[in-house]
Amino acid sequence: MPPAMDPGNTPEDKQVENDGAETAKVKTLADLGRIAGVTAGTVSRALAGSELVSKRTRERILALASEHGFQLNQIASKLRSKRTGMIGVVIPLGHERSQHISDPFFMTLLGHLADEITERGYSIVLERAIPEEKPDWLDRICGSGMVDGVILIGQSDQFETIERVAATYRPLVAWGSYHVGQRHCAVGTDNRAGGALAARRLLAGGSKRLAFLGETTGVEIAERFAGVRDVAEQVGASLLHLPCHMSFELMTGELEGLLTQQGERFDGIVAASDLIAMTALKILHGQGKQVPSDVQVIGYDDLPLATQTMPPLTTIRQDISGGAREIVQRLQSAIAGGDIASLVMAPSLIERETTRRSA
Amino acid sequence: MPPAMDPGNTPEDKQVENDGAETAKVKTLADLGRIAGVTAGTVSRALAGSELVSKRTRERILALASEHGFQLNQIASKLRSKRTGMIGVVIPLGHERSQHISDPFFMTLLGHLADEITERGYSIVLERAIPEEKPDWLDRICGSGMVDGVILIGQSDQFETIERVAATYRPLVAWGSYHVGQRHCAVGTDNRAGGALAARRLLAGGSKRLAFLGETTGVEIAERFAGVRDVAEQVGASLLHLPCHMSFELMTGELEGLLTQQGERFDGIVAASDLIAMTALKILHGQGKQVPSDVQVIGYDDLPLATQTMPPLTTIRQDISGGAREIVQRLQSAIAGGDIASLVMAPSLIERETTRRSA
DNA sequence: CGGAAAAATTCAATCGATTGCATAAATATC
DNA sequence: GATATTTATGCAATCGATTGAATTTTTCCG
Repeated sequence: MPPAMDPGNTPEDKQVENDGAETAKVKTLADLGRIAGVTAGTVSRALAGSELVSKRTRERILALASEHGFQLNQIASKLRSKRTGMIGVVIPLGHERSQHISDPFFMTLLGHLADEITERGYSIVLERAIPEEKPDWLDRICGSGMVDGVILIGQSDQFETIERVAATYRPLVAWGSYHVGQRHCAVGTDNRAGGALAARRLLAGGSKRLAFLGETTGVEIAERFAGVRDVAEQVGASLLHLPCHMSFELMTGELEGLLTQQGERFDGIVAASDLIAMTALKILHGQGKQVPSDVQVIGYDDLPLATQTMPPLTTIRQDISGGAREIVQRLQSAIAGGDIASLVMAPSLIERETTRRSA
Repeated sequence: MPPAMDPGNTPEDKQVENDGAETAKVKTLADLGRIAGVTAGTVSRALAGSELVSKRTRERILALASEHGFQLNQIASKLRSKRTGMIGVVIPLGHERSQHISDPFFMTLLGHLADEITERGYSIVLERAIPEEKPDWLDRICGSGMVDGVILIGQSDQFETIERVAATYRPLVAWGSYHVGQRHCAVGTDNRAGGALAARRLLAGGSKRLAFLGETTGVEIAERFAGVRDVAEQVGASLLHLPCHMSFELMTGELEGLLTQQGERFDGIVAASDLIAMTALKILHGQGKQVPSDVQVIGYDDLPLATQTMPPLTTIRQDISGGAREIVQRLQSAIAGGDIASLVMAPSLIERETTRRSA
């Protein structure tokens, strides 16, 4: 019985076939072909827009497809065509289990990657890997057949593993450091140069005793520290290393302790991240120290929140969205079979108000 | 020619078979079966740990598998078994194209979801949907056959679409508002109650003229505003709505304008998010206004960064990790065929230092 | 040692879309 | 109007793992 007072044809009205029989949902190409009076092969070509099928049938099939809300089974499609259209994005939580996946730098990078990847018509398979628990984490992901390529958000302390896998698996790009001779493609900034940039700025602003805030277990942070050390040694300034975790929750308590105990031993801070810098600002403020007149502070990353600290944070900028674009570009060309080279971008100093005007 | 001075057997040395022939990589169950002298079927069962295959062969196959670094083709496996082991996590960017995927609240939720999902042995397919461009965004994801279930991080302005899809697609859970009678399962906090909580706290602290910061295009924010309005009307306090974008980059300029122009018309602020509150704090500070003595400020969400503002932010807490757990739990039971109910959690007030001690 | 029962393995169909090749239908050419 | 040519569609193998049923091998017991 047709509905008596149907208020117009809404798109939802499609469970009853016009021949009067209730039809099961059209799930496969064969189902759709049966309705259209052709075989699955033809339907497949029609949906792909192939010129091999006549315009008339193609349009008929397309109409039927949308009428029945037909959806191609992606799994079957991917199996046959051997192109998954998916890219694995992996966050290795190596040296710091506690480093939660929601680390703002990684998340910002992930956001930009997501934009780039989506715009190129790929999907994202997000993986959170804990190498300590599964040493074959990267092999699993690369060999699963699920993804056309893999992006690593950071190398953590897994340099060796990445090198090993990259020897045979090509479509792999990591955000992170580049070392001469390495096999895997890395896109990142020159962390040593960034550290040096920060140190020089502090010295130019009149600081004599530097402190570096953040643990150096990860390669990238270690290099930032090395950059600071290079400059400090060169000019004979003192340098204090105050290791703390990268995660918001853990660093606060640690830093409170460290900055109070060691408070007299520095007058210029390079923080391993903007987050650390922000926390340090807060603590220094609580101690009644003036920034930048008593202590200068420089952050690292230039996340959006660096503009919102009080005072606004001077920081070493990494071009995250540019980096994301380069990563995806390289990955795509590797997937296409090309050879890809690493990229080391130059960091830049963003001067705000936690450093003193230089002489 | 064998390497002359191989320094021990590294795990990489496995491209040469012991029968002397260079063997191609073992890619399929059949390949592995050939080596082990059994059929693909047996290998399949062996790898699955089935009791149907004898312990001896099972162990032999397992050994060969790890020796050759065999990886099951997940696509084929998923096609056959009709269980993908993947969960779609979708961020609908509806009412605010500019609302970047890296919104800290969503990212924090995503982080917790990722933890929960990974721990239950699922993978994550991350999708960034722009409903304005593709009205069938949700149908595509649900019907793709790629995922066993779908989680929506926020409902944006897509309530209707979600309801329509949820009518036939059951394993779907959204973070967001619940309205009596809705079909889809939502997990979220009571935003109206949260808004009311904030407003009452401001009034108790002595504010008489309230302002709400943030645009109300999304349901959830609209409800927070409604909660504030309820209370304001009840006690006859004035309420000013100052709409601004949710994204860090855009809100700053907008708020600077608004807070300067309308600065005399309020002495208590409810911000739609901690981010907005943080930005407001910064601007108020620049205007020389004291928080909380001149103006009280309450944020929303209780993100980790709320503890790091100056002064530390009083805010309405949403239990993000608890919410993530509930979402995944519900989704999993829906995947198993169960019926699931929505959950409205109570928000709570976290008192820090941007509100005055109440009388 | 023979035959039944139990255990281990093989066989073959299946999941659903894709695609080269074969065939049928429509159009062109003389 | 008959043949050559183009165009459209059907057919069937394929991607690789899974699984019920069939078959082979092993074990058990009188």
